Amino acid sequence: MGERSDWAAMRERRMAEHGAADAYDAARLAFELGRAVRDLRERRGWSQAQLAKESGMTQSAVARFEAGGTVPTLPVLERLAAALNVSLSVSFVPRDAAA
Amino acid sequence: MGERSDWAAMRERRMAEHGAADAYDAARLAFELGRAVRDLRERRGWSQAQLAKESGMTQSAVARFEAGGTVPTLPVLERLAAALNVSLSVSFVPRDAAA
DNA sequence: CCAGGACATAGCAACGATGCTATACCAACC
DNA sequence: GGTTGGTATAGCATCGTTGCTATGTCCTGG
Repeated sequence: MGERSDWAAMRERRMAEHGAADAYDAARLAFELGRAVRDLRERRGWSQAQLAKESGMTQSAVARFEAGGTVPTLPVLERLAAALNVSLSVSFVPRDAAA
Repeated sequence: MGERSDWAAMRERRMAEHGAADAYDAARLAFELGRAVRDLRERRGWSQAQLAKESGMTQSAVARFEAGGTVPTLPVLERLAAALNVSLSVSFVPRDAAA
């Protein structure tokens, strides 16, 4: 081996030095956003298929997202927000403030 | 043609039906987030290289991001937030509220 | 029991962001 | 002029999300 190169090693180093907290946080964010969307969707009495159509996705993509199966990208969040008629807010806030 | 298949066509259709607003919004978000990070960074008197090191990226990645050259992913935003000692807030807000 | 709707999963193609190195540009300073 | 530090750009490999179709599950209603 050795041809699998230093990629793995470099990732390891980053993980070690900066912690895996970011990956964890992203996963948690994904989960919470998924729940939020599911809430908004159900509050409207929409099915995944309907939301999918409104936001230009497929039912399977919505399901995957709501389950927190992937960390969503901003464009997707924008589309979902637009479909649900809410605004997407992304911002940095001082360390202790809530939202 | 025809072998370039329906991919392009499908994208076109989505664009037409749901508008290109999402892409535009994402780009704007990217731009604003870039500016926000640059502000926070300069406020601390850090160089791009320093921020890069703290957040486990390279100087070039930071530059690209600050320039709004790409729409950042949530994991990256989390890392930057952690490095800058702020919290990342991502949420859906009712259509008229500000933040 | 069977049909229908809603949600979950699998598997694959393609896109786009990231990570990286290297280099160019541009100042300030010696 | 030359050097140093900070920032921008280029080009490429790799990863992860998305888009899609198809299928599986479960539940409800006939």
